[in-house]
Amino acid sequence: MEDVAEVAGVSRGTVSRVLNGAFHVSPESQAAVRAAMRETGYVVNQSARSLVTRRSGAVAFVLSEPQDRLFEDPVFNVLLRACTQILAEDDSSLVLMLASTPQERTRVMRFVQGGHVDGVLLVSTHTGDPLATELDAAGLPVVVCGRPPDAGLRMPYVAADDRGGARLITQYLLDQGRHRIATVAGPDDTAGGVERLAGYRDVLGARVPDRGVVRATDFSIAAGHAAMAALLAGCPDLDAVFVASDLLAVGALEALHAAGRRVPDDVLVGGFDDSAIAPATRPPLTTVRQPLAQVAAEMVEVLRQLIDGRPASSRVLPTTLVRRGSA
Amino acid sequence: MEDVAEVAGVSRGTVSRVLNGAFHVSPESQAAVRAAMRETGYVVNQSARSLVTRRSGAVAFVLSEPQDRLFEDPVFNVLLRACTQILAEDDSSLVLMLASTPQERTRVMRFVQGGHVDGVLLVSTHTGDPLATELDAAGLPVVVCGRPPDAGLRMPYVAADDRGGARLITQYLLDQGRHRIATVAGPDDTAGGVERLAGYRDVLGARVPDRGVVRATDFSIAAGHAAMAALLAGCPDLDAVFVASDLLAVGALEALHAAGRRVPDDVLVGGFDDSAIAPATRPPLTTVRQPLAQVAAEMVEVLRQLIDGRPASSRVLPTTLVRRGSA
DNA sequence: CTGAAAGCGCTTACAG
DNA sequence: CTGAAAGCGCTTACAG
Repeated sequence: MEDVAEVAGVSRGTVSRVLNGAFHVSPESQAAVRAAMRETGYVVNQSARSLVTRRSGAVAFVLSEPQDRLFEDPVFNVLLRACTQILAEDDSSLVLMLASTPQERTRVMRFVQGGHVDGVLLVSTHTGDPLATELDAAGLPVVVCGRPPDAGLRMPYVAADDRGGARLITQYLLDQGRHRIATVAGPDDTAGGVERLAGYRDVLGARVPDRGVVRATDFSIAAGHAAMAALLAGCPDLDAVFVASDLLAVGALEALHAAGRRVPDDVLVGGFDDSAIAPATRPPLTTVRQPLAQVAAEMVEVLRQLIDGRPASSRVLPTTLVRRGSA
Repeated sequence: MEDVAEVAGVSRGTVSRVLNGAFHVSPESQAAVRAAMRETGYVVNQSARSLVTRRSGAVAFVLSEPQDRLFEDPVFNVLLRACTQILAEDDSSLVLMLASTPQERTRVMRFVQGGHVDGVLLVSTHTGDPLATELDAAGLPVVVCGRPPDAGLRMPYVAADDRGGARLITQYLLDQGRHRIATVAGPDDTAGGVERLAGYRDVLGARVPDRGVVRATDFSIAAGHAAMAALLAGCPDLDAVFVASDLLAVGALEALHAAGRRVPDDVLVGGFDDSAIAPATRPPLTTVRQPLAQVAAEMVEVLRQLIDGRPASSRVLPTTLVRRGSA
């Protein structure tokens, strides 16, 4: 910066001003500084800048998940990619952190409190997540993806309308003339598990078949397979299933195939997410679309508001039905 | 730090010394400083530290990919997760960056040269990647995942033995008594495309069936479907296929099913990667396992050597055959 | 072993 | 509009 100032024939203060919006700088000085920056190949030293501004220009993307199975979920990946991209447009960067163990959690807290990042994008799907509580208690800028794992947390969230989406697809199955509509629900300590099951019940009410609800142990293919097998055992005359995620649905389709049930002829199958595998299952999966790119964009926007000390509130984004071959 | 020094009754210099290894510090001072740190809840300011040490304690994980389809590939995710975890153990962090467009590439270069990170873990699968060239020319600490996209680059790489793995599975298909073994190869501007096809040819030589090689346009499910369909059209009497990636194999299985070919009875199918979907395909996929956790660990190790100015060389890790139902 | 001091590269009131 | 100067929080030779 010293060099740039010298080449441009101005003071370091002026160079700094050009760097930071160029207010109160004459056009001539500006031009001179910009030319000098090009000539010298100047790059700001972010550490020095952060030291005085107390802003890092970075955001942590924290995956708080006991099983880091979530990493295999396309939904998570789409979200991660979208956040990285959107942040980059604002010239800020994304630091990826895992927080499955107590040690990792401690590390995240120290990292965030140490000012390495200006805020946190938290992907925390389970209730009782200690990290969410700690972060909230510390009063740091945090926005959660999905409905907050616990009521009572102050931090805002951005979520797709899980419940509404579940209603949409359950109603659709009903409209196809099916009467024994079962469901493979997600774990009951997750927003996806609770909300989507609630939407299913909203529509079916007393028409939920006996033994027509089975909970998967997590959102994996294997869990979907096991849950579907249990459903077939307890409720053999089902003619449709709403499965709470696409990955679970992949497993459910396997189980149905193994049991000799044809999809969609014998059983209609509806998923949730509209992830990358949905069009590639056999048959292609009818599912509910989560607007993930938009979720990512709004998470970043809300976090920015928090960081700037502006008021910020939670947002719920609409989901839509995507028809394919399975229902 | 000022406070810690005061509480401990020592100078800031001494506090700094215990922070950095505690050499030349008496046990008493050390104890006092540690107690004071706990009491005051001290957290180092990384910016201030970086400003003087010129080390950021962070590493960039850069995904240099024209189509960012790679994000949907489980292989990439496993690698990303593993790198994050390993880096965290050393208390350094991972900054995720995308570099598909020229603007993004410029941003990565500025970021790295601006000292935001100490080095780069580069996932660059295509030849002619301008970022790899730029990074290499800048002489920055970089290690590439997979064989380097271009010969002539100086930076070291860590790769699974693609060619050896392809040999392994092709030989296996041969050992099952099949004689018309075709292949869905990856794009010819990727290491996976070139090396795996070479391994296949190593084993088959003149026994490669006529029209028995079709290249997929990329490593996606859809491309696998299309390539397999083309293969069936050109080489209808094939009785086995080596497909260059699991994701491609998912598409290939679809195409075979659509064409009424039974797997494994009519056609044996072998994949590559042993990713999360491999056990969940119908039938479960016999494939080649890449030791991704190890790849990640060695990438980080090599990068560390580079950062510390120690000599570092490339590494190729062995692959193994995983038998399941498809072959 | 330890303190005093310089310096890392920036930003930002404060004068002018 | 612009310069001089203080200060951000640390590390590291340099003396002692």
